[in-house]
Order: sequence, then structure tokens, then C-alpha cells
Amino acid sequence: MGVKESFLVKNKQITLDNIAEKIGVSCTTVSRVLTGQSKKYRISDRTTEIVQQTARDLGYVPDQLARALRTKRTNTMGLVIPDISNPFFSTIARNIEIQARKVGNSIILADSQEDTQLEIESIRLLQSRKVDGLIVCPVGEESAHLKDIVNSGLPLVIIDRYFTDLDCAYVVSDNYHGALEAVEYFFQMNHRSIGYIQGRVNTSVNSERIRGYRDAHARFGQAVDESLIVGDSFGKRNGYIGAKILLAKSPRPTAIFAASNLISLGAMTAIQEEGLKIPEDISIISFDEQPYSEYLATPMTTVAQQTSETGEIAFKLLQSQIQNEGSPTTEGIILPTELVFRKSVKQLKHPT
Amino acid sequence: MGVKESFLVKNKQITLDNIAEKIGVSCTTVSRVLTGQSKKYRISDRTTEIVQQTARDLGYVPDQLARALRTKRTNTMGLVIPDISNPFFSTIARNIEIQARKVGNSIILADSQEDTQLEIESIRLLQSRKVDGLIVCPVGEESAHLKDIVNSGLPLVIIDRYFTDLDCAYVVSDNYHGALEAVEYFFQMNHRSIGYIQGRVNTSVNSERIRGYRDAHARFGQAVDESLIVGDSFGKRNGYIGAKILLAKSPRPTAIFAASNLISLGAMTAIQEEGLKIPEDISIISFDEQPYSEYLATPMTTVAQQTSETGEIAFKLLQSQIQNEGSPTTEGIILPTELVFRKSVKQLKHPT
DNA sequence: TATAATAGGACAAACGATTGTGCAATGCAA
DNA sequence: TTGCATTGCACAATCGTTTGTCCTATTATA
Repeated sequence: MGVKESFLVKNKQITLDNIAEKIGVSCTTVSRVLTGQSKKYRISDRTTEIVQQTARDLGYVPDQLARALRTKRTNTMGLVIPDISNPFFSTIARNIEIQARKVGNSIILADSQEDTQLEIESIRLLQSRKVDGLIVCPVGEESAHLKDIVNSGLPLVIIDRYFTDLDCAYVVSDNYHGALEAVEYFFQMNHRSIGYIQGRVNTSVNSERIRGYRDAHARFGQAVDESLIVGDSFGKRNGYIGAKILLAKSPRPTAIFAASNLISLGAMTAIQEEGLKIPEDISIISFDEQPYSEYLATPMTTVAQQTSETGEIAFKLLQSQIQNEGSPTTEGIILPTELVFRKSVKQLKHPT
Repeated sequence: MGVKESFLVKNKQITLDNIAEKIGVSCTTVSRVLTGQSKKYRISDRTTEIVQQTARDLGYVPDQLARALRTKRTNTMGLVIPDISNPFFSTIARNIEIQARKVGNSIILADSQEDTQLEIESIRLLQSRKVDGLIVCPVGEESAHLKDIVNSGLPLVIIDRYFTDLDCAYVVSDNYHGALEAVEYFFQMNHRSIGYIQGRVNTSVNSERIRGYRDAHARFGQAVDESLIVGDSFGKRNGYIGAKILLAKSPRPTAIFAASNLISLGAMTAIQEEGLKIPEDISIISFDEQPYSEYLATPMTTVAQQTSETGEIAFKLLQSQIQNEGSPTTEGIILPTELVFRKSVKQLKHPT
């Protein structure tokens, strides 16, 4: 008997009071022992010992809700990401989570689906859950809601995309130099007609890359053909459409610079459909190094970003902001990229 | 003046009491209005209106911590994943999060790094945060801690890997038929010496796939060469090592069945190093369809799993369990796989 | 011996919300 | 005018912790 109940009834939570009552002390004392303040409040060694023992026996585990309500600290951080299924972001997320849990913090994850409205709602939800801080990879076109957060004093770190008018810590890749280097490489290989399939316009990521693209042209004394800049999102479909447009031009550009891993995948479909070969007929460089990059039909030359580092640094920035509350650390960290040379770029005999 | 302070001082939180005081009612009334219980408690229309208006004016947002402490419901679920950077898992995670937020729930994410100990600690942390339920993709070799959860009455849904001795809801792929179909296909293409690079042993995923592998052999009246079953984890390195071993055998197997996307990537490195071509020299089928599968040097024949559906179903199962508390729904859902034919399997002239 | 100092811990008020119950005022019927 | 329902809301406890303060012995000091 009792067996049935024990199956149906949820285990009752053990509280400080339970422990206190069981050994005949006050719940204050128990709290102080279990939070390691025995000395500070002169709890005798004997009592301390007993409290710890019974806490262990009863399997006491502190209620973080109650604790947070009182202390105003949840040890929880919010993470807002435009698309967690994208390995670029999930790698960042992973490293954030790993660092966080090392110090007993948890991550509440929100996927904004590249939608500013959802981003705003997600952030509101996270705030109502009283996260200690926020790491946001913003959709990137609007920043008013982020400015509100900064003003509210809630620690915030922006990753991947940032806003020049937002006074807030961030960690991003050096998109300018990444693009510059890639496009210069195209030039060195004698390419002169280089299409750029861009990502979401009006994001810092995109603007910086375009700036690199333009400066590379400038360095080689070549005017930018504006019609070679196409596209409007970081997704695969945009890559397909962008490539279709570029490949239909005549003369056809000899090279394509793709602004993301998904864009280059989409572009490859278009290239296949047109019966073209990489790099014989068309060269390509893609932003974002991926585990599969070297195994593609033509191993892909890529601009690698430091994803693990991004996550780790973002976390540490946020944590320090949370700890020194009051002093809003607004350092911006820019991580270098690396051009990974493979086989997707053809060396042309003459500048073309 | 005051400007400086407004920058340094965190915005004070608006509480029910603030609202109540401002309009001269009790905080009880405010609570009842804002939780939509005006009628039930006969709050006059006038009062209701005023309360709502001031709540809006003050920008009131309920403190989910306090609410949860009282109601015993956090509207938060825990999600434990062995490796969130793996697109297979991150796709599942994404769909869980999207479904969850649609109904105002949040997801606390934990990455167990394929380590049972970390899995246990993560779960403990989530429990202390009073999640309403748990979705766990277990490392897979131990289930005692999961059994504890089931017994404690905390709603739990297992995904991807399950335990036959665990009475708990789950949603997994039909790994048996997935493997069966793949290996049968090898046989139909006249392969008779088929290596299997397995994942983590003692996981249901792995056992089921091996069972499929064996049954395919049985159906074609062929004994299984146990030395062709190699490997012990789902990672890339294991794929590399496993392939090295298989390729070193003589006679060399004509085909490799890889138990995960990462395993096949690793295997491809080994295959390249040996100077072999897919599928001319060696055929390969990989578990896990990926966005890049069709773009590989040789487009990869894969066993596709329904990742989005897995996430969505897992969430719904958990939600229903949370809502009908008491009746532990222990349905198990098995999702069919699909063999995606591409070019990585060669048709042999004669059974070899 | 009187007094101060110290040791060891208890009380009770928070934190912000929810909720069972109680209470005054009004309306209505008798 | 009395009695009873109904309307409209307030009281106060509660969820589990934390924390400033206060209290009572005991010991040490003068």
C-alpha cells in the first residue's frame, strides 16, 4: 500500500523550513549554513555539520525561483538568435552555454526567425523572466528596442551585427577586412568582374562587407559595377536567385562572392542548373567556414569567422557587465577573419 | 539635472502594488483585473478599465518569478541536447523553441557535450529552476537518472534515443528501417562487403541501426562479418578512424554505411587520403540528410530523418503531459525515415 | 561580584504575485 | 423597518529564500 500514491503524487519539495523543523533550528540558520555563511554569523560547527548532513539526507535543492525573487539575481541569461539551426549561430550558442553553465548560469534561448517583431517580443519575454543579462544577435535593421534595453540598465551584449549609434558592448567579426581580403584575392587571380550576393541589407555585417568589396575594387583602380551587387537576405533561396541573376548577365561575371554559407549553397544549385563548373566556368568564395566546406564538389575557398571565440567572449563580456553593475562596459571587440584557400577560385591568365 | 542618475540607476520595476496605490485600490484587485478575472470576482467595469489603463501607462510587466513561485508554474521547459552545434540537433531545438514561444513558454537550453555526467548536472540545474517539464536527448548509455525524473512526476519527453526499460514518452526515428533500407539498397546494387561505422554503442539509435544492418544481411542470406562493424561515437574523428580501419582491410569492403553526418565527413577525409574515389572505388551512404548533402564532391545518398517534426511533436507531447498533470502520457512516437538517392552508391556488375 | 563582550541563533520583514475568505454598502422584497 | 442577496472590493496568508536586527546565555574581564 502507498505504492500507488507514490507513483501518482509528485515528490514534495524539500524546503529550508523542512530541514529547520527536523533538527529544531530556525530556517535562517539553515539558510546561512547552506550558503556558506556559518562563520560570518557564528553558527557553531556542530550545528553547521548537522544542517549540512540533513540537507544532504533529505536531498535538499534550493528553489532558484524563490532565491532569485529575493536576491534579484536569476543567474540566467537570455540569448536571442535569428536562426539557431544555422551552424554558424548554433556554434556560437553552444560556446555561450558551455561557459555559462561552468559558473552555474543558465541560458534561455529564443529564435527570432530573422524577424524584428519576434525579436522584440522575445526580449520582452526574457525581461519578464528577469534574466540577468542579454546576448542578442539582432536581426539588424532596427535598434530602438535595443537602445531601450541599454537605457534600462539591463546588461546587453550584441554579437555578429552591431549598430554604430548604439552605445553597448559587442563582439563581431572583421567583416570589412574579411571581404576586402577575399575580393582582393579575386583581383590577384585576375578576376575583374566579381558579383556579390549580399545578405540582409542595412545590417552592419552587410555594409561592412560591401565596404570591403568596394575598397578592394578601389585598390585595383576598378570601378564597381553596381549591377553586380544583388540579393537581400542570408538565406539559401536568396543565394539561388542572386546567382541566377548574375549568371544571366552578359558578359557573365567570372567570380561570385557569397555573403554566407547558405547563400553559397543556393548559388551552387543555380550554377549546376546553368551547367557551369566551379572554378572552370565561375569562381566562388563564400563567407563562413563550415565542416563540410572542404568536401564540396569543389572544395570551397571561404572566409572563416571565429565562432567559438565569439560565443566565449560574448559571455565573458556579459558576465563582467553583470558583476560590475553600474559601470556599463561598452567595449567593442572585433575578431579577425581568415581566408581559407581551397579550389573554388580559378587563376585567370589575363585580367578579365 | 537628473540626467546623470537616469543613466546610472536601473529602472525601477513596476509592481502590482504600484498600480494599486496609484489608483487607490488593492493589489488584489489589480491582479484580478490583469489576469482577466474581473467578472469572476465582480470587479466593476469602471475599475477594470482604469486598472488596465494605468497598467499600460506605467508599462507594467508581470514578474514571472514571483508569479511562478506562487502558482508553481514557470512556463519554462528544459531542453538537454548532446551537441547543439550539430545541425541535426539544432534543427530540432529550433522547432521546439518556436512552438514553445507561440504559447508563451521559454526554453532553457543545456548542452551535455555527449557526457552523461554533464547531462545529470544539467538536469539537476533545470530542476532547481523549476521547469515545468523536460525534453532530453540523452547521451544514451545510462537511464537511472531519467527514471528518477519519471518517478518524481516531472513531465519528461525523450528524443532521438530511448530506453526500453524507461516508461516515458519519446519521439525517435525509425532507425531500424532506415538502416535496413539503406543496407538492402547496397545489396541490391550487388555490394556484399559492407562496412558499418557505428556511433556511440549502447544507445538505442545505434542498436536499432545495427539490427537493421544485420537483418538486411539476413534477408540476402549473407553472414555478417563482425570485423566490418567499427567505431564508437557519432563524431567526425570516429568517422575518420573507422574509415581508415575499414579501408585497410583486404579485401577492402566495397561500401560503407556511416551512422551520422559527422561520421561520413570524417570518413571522406580518410577516403581522400587513401586516394579513393566515391563511388568508383568505394560506395557510401550516410545517416542524416543535410543542406549540403547534394553539393558534396559526390552527392551523398542519405537516410533522412524528420528533424522539424521531431521537435514539434516532442513539444506537443510534453505540453499535453504538463497540462494533464497526473496522467503520465507514455506514448512513443516513431517517425519514418527516407532514403534519399544520390550518387554515392555504385552499381556493381556482380555480387561482390 | 558586577559588567562587558562574545557566541549562537531566532524573529520577522521583505521579494512580487495569487487566492480563499471576509466585510461593507447597496438594492430589493416583505 | 427588517432581512437577505448581491455588488465590489480589501485582508492576509502563502510560495521559499535571504537578511538586518535583536535576544539570551555563557564566558571573560575588571
